Amino acid sequence: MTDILPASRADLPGDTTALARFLIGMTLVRDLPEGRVSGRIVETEAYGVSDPAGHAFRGMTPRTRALFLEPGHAYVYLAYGVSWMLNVSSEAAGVGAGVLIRALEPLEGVAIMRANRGVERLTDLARGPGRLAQALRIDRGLDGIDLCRDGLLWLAKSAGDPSEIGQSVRIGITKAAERPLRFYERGSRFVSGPRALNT
DNA sequence: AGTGCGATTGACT
DNA sequence: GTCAATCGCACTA
Repeated sequence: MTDILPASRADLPGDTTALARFLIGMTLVRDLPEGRVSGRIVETEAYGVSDPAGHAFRGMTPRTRALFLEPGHAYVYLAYGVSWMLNVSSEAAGVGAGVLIRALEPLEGVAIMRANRGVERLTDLARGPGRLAQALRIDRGLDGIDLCRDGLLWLAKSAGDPSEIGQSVRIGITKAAERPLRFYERGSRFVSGPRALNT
C-alpha cells in the first residue's frame, strides 16, 4: 500500500554532481516488517569519475561492484568497521561513481527509527551517514538493489518544494578534500557536519 | 599471509 | 575539543 511512487530512472541525472544536487529534497523509503520508515534527503556528497576519494577510483572490486551499475542502485559498505554507508550509483552502466546519502529529515516511522537507533532526539535519528543507515536498518543485504523500484529500499519524488541548496567541501575525507562536492538543504536542523558547513 | 587505513560515531576531558 | 573502537578490504610480498 503506497501513496507515493518510486522515482523513474530516466529522471535521474547521469552526472554524479548533478545527481547529488537532484537528490536533495527527495524521499528515501525503507519498508520493514514493522512498517514504513521514510525521510527527506537533506545532505549528499558526490564521488564522481576520476575522483581520488571515490571507492571506484582504482577500478571495480568485489566491494564496489554496485557503483558500476546504471544510475539509481544502492552501493552499501561498512565504514570503520562500525557504520554502514548508503550510496546511490550514478553515471552510465560500467562507469564507477556514486552519491553518498549523509542525512535525512525523518518523515514516516519515527517510532521505528527510534527503536533502531536507541535514541530519542529527532535530530539524532538520521543526521550522519552511519546514523541514517542504522535508523533505516540498512546493511550489506541491500547492496546492489534497484532504488527505482518499490521494494525494500527505494527513492520517491520530492517531499516538498525544493528549498535553497548549499554547497561545501566533503566531510571526513583526506583525498581531494578541497573539492566542493557536498550538497545540503540550507539551514536544516537535520544536516550533519560543523555549523560552518550549514550556512 | 601480513598490514595499514578509512566517505564515523559516541564517550570522555 | 580529543580519541579509541572495530573490521573488511585493497595493497604489498
